[in-house]
Order: sequence, then structure tokens, then C-alpha cells
Amino acid sequence: MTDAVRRRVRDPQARRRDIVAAAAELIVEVGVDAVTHRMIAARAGVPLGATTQYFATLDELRGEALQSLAADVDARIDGIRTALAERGATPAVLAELLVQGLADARAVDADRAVVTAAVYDPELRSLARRGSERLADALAERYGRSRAVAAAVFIDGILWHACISDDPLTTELIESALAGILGAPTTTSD
Amino acid sequence: MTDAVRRRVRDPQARRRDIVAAAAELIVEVGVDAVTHRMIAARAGVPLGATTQYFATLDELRGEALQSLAADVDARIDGIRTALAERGATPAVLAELLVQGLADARAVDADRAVVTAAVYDPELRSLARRGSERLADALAERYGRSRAVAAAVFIDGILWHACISDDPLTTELIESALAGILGAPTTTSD
Amino acid sequence: MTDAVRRRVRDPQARRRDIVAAAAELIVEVGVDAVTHRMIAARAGVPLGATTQYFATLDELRGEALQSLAADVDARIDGIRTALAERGATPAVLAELLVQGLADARAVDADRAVVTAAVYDPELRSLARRGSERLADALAERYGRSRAVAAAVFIDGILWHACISDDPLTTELIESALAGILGAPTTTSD
Amino acid sequence: MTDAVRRRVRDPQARRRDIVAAAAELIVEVGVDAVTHRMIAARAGVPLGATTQYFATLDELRGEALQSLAADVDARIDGIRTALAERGATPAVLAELLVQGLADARAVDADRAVVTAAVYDPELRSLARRGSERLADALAERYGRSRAVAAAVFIDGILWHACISDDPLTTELIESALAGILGAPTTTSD
DNA sequence: TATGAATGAGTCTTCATTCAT
DNA sequence: GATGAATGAAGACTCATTCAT
Repeated sequence: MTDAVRRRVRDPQARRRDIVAAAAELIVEVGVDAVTHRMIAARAGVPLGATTQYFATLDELRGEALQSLAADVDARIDGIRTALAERGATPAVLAELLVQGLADARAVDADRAVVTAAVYDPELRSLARRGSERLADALAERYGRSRAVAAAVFIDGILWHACISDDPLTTELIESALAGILGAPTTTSD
Repeated sequence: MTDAVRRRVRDPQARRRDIVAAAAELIVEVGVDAVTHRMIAARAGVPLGATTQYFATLDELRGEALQSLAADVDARIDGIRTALAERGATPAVLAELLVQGLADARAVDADRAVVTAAVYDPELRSLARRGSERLADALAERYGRSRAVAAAVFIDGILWHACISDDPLTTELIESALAGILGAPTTTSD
Repeated sequence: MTDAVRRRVRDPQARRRDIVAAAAELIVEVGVDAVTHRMIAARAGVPLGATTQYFATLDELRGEALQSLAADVDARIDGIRTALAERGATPAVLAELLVQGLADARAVDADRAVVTAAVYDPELRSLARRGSERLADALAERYGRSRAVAAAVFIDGILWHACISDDPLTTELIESALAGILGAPTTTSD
Repeated sequence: MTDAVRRRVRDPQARRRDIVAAAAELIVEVGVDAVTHRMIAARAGVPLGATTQYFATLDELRGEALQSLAADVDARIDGIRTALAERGATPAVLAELLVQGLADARAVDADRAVVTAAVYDPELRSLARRGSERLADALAERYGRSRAVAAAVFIDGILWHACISDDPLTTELIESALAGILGAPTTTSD
């Protein structure tokens, strides 16, 4: 009769979301292959059974969490696209946006997790590819397809540098490189 | 029986190496978290006990396999450095070497596996970082530290593009981008 | 809403029967140990909760389903008894009735399920025994208790033969055997 | 350092046999569908892991246990065939042998378990069928195929009677019935 | 009353690790 | 030293049962 007995939440929608969110967090933290039902349940603050009630298999749950992470990545790319459209798709603007994004360690980790998982997951692969392509699209009009793709590749490189290296790339370095790749003038002189 | 025993006992070093090699292969193929003693023993063609005889824990064995993969990556970077030194560190030469390297799917996968694992493994992290740095070193003398680092970042991006995308980057695209990043002319050789 | 509620609430008796019927079907199809609340609810087209609303435990529900199957078996025996009374309890008539019954695979399966379950369930055991006895009763008056019991035993054997064998027993074989057991002529009708 | 630490048996053959034997016992006692790894391990006096070390799946273990039960049944049929060959395949001899067999409750249960399981298991089905056929074969030479098959069917009926009924069939009843079925004279007058 | 979300015990299975041989 | 049997702690998943709504 203590409050230990009170266990029901009765907000299935929220609970489902909590579980997916917990799974997404853990995927980012420990990797897709290392997450377990138990870890997810503990993180979400739900009993073990809840994780299997809402998702037929762990794979399904992982998939949904990954999709959620991918959606976040996509939203950030949208943000960059919008900002580029508003402020002009110059190396300077892009570099600033990228450095801003890089400051959000959580976002960087999420991005990395999605890309990493995409290697083995076809569905995620096309999502990850699409992200790069949409970034390239935003630059292609002004700089041509080829240079835009190269810039997107460089940006992917930035992501991994951020994950592996301790000292972050400077805005200047990024801007210069983008300018070189895109064949555009830099703010500061070379 | 002497013969059979000798075959079994002969060259513990070689056996050790076989086990590490098998583990490395499997890590590349199925991921660090999926490898097991049993898989490794089967792949290496050694009895299960051998995998625990030479390595105190699976983690230790995994670590050594990862180190071995990192050494391979390092060797490939050495190859690139040597070639750059011999043929001239131009975007054209570098692009050609990179495309050559990309053609070796096994090498690409190994590289990816190392980078992916490095995110969670401090020791590997510094190894992975060192690879990028040595590549940058090879370019810094001629193009300056900053441009060299940017080129190394772009090269990391190429790796991931190769893993995620279906159509590979052309030599021309890579060369142009490198030329832009390094501030070097595209078509002239050294 | 009144309508929807009424539809849901209408005739709890019928719903109860539906659940038992679904459980009985499933027991025949997949075996007593394999049935679950979920399977039964799905088969009966009722919500999961309904299966626990009407029956305290799954065992209770299973028990009732088994009783229902046993009642069906009993009804079929009644049919045979009636037919024997009307047409004469001769081997020929009995064989014909048996072959007819054997043609109904569902009935055969139900019979088998009841007998199989009866081995572990005392209550069912007496029901199963009673079935055999009532069949024997129908023959005892004319052929004596002992021969009648032997005939009933033979008839039980027929059931299992039908379950295990691929080629069914012919009416002739059954009639001959019954005639031999009952000490009655084969070809003459009553 | 107590003897609780001493756990190794190091007689894999025997351990395997023990596990199969335990599984067979339990199948007879609680039914094929109710046996679990845990029950088997407990019965065999081995740790849980041992049951999965020797058998890839529970199904495989169940299968082997069932085969072992079927082999026992086969051996008993062999015994009957031999005895019939030596003493003459008369109803009297057969009845005596059957009653003897029926006295071994364990054997009866094993037989029942095999037949029950055979309904769902094709491999076992043919084994069970073969058992009946070999019994029929032993009688066919003397009494003709048709009567021999009918006798085998009757004998199957006896098995189930023994499982369901409390008072066993008398030797006389069985002998009379067999004599009737086989068209052979009885020892005692009718 | 009727429903289905909630919980955790229990299932099969895998495997790191230990250690007898 | 080399081998593989032994063990039990997890892991994924299922489901009887409870009970909030």
C-alpha cells in the first residue's frame, strides 16, 4: 500500500516517447550494438517489460530511436539551409553556422551515431545520404554541383574531426577551406 | 604423436597473430560489439581455449585487434606519405592515391572501423588523431599547417562518403577540392 | 455511444461462449500447452481483458474449453448410440458410422485432444472414460459386457490410427474386426 | 574450497545421456510441450547451461529424447515379435505378452507419449506408424494383412484404455478380442 | 463493466570466463 | 601448455495476471 505499489503511468504516448528518447540517448552514448532492453528501461525509468510492450523487438526500438536521431540531424540541416537562404550561402556564413553546430556536443554525437549506424542499415544509409545531398543542394545553385558535393564531403570530415580531435577547427580554417572548395572569395584575405 | 603435438605447439607467436588477425577481420565485418571468442576461434582455426590462453579477456583481444587495424591504417598513410614525397605532394598526386586507396574496400572498412571505435576508446582516439596529423604533416611543409589540416579533414570526409554513398567521388572532384583547400593550381604537376 | 456500448455489453453469455469456443479450437489446433490469453482473445475477436474477465485463470478457461470439447465428443457418441438404436447395433452399421465420423477431421482432432489431455487431467479422464463406457453400453445389451468393452477399445484404436497413419482403415476392415470382436456375423444386417 | 566448488564431471558422453534421459522422463510425466531447460537440468542434476551446451535448441533436445523413447517402444515391440516367433503368434500368447507389457506403467506412459507427440511430429509419426506395422507384420503371415492390421489397431486401443481407465482389461478379454479379430480359436471357450 | 496498459517472473539462448584434463 | 567442457550471468522476448481508467 506504499507508493511503491503505485506504478501505472497511463500515458502510453508519453511513455513510448520516453523509451525512444532513452534508447536514442544510449545509442549516442554507448553505440547501437551495446544498448539493451535493460539499459533503456533503466534510463527511461520504466520497468523492463515496458520496453517490450511498445516494441516488438529490440531492433524495432533501435530503429525508431535511430530514426528519431536522424530526424534531429535533418532538422539541423534544415536550420542551416534556411540560414543560408536568408543570410546568403557564403563560406563565411556556412562556416559560422557549422561552428555553431559543432558547439552542441549532443548534436555532434547524434550525427556521428546516425552516420555510424547508417553503414550497416540501408534505410538509415539513404537518410544519411539524403542529409549530405540536401546540404549540397543548398550550395549547388550558387557553386555548381561538383563543388557543392565536395563541400558537403568536407563538412562530413568536420564532424569526424570534432569527434576524434581535442582542439576544434577554427572558423577561419573552415571558412578558408570552404572558400577554396567552392571557388569563392574569403572574408579575410588568404 | 610427436608430430601432432609439434604442429599444435609450434610457434605460439604465429598463433597469437592469427587470433588477432581473425579478430580484426571480424571487427571490420560485424562490428566491435558483435565479436565473440567463439567467432574468433572459428575464423582463426584455433580451439576456443586458445583465444583465452593468449588474452586475459575478450576486451584485451579486441583492443589488440583494433591496434592492429590502426597499424594497418597507419601503414597506408605511410604509403601515401612516401608516394607524396617521391611524386610531389600535389592535389593531383594525392587525389590519385586516395582514389586508389578507396578502391580497396577492405581498407576502407578497416579505416572506418578504427575511426568508429576510436570514438569510445581513448587510446584508439589518439591513434586515429595521429593518422590525420601525419597526413597533415606531409602537406604542411608545402601548403602551411592550416590548409594541410583542412585537407586532412576533407580526406576524412571522403572516407565516410565512400561508406555511405553509392556513387564514388571522381578523381577530378577530389583533386579540385584539394587544390582549392590547399590553394594550389589544379592541372600543373610538381 | 449508447449503441457502441450496447454492442460491447450485449449478451455476456454469448461472449463467454465465444471465448470458450475459441479456446477449444486453439487447443485442438496447437495443443493445450500452447494456448495463451492473447491467442484466444484474437481468435474470439474480443479484447484481451475479456478473457480474464470471465475466467479467473487461464487454467480455468482451458478447463472449460476442454470440457466443451469433451461435450462435443459425448454428443457424437450420443449420435452413434441413437443411430445404433434406430438402425440396429450391427458391426456393419457401427463401421459405417465410425467411418463417417472419421471423415470429420475436426472431430477426430477434438477427440484426440480430449483423450490426450485426459491423461493429465483427472476430471477429463473420467469424462473420456465415460465416453468409452457409453459406447460399450450401447453394445453390451446385445453382445455382452466383455465383447462390448473390447469393441470400444478397438474403436479407440481406430481414432489413433486415423491420427498417425496416412491411409485410413476401410469400412470392411473395421466391420470385420468388429464382427470378430462382437462375435457377430459380418454380412447380415440386423 | 569446499566440495561445492567441485563441479566438473568430465564425462560428456554420460552427461549427454543423463540429460536426454531426464528429458525423456519429463516428457512422459508432463508432456512434450511442458518441458523446459530448467526442469531438465534439475532432473538430470546438471546446471542449466549444460542443457544448452549439448543441444543447440530445446527442440533438438526434445527430439532426441523422443527418439530415445521411440527406441524403447521399438525394443518392446521387438520383444513381442521375438516371443511370438518363439512361442507362436496365437491370441493367447499375444494377450499374455500385452498384459505383461501393460504391467510396466513406465513403458505404457512412454508409448503414449511417443504416440501423442507423433501427431505433430512427422519424423515421430513414421516411427509410430512403423511400430504398428511391425506388429502387424508379425501377425500378417499367419492371419492375413487385413486382420493383422486390425489387431494392431486394437492393441493401440489397449494402450489408451490403460492410460484412461482405472480397471485394466483382463487377459481373457484381450485374448477373446484378438481371437475374434484374427479369426483364430481361443484357448478358453467363448 | 470493459478494456488494455503495466509489470515481472520465467522462457530460450548465448557466451565470457574458468579450470580439469 | 593446450583444449574444450562447465557454469551462470545476461540478453531478448513472452505472457499470465493485475488493475487504472
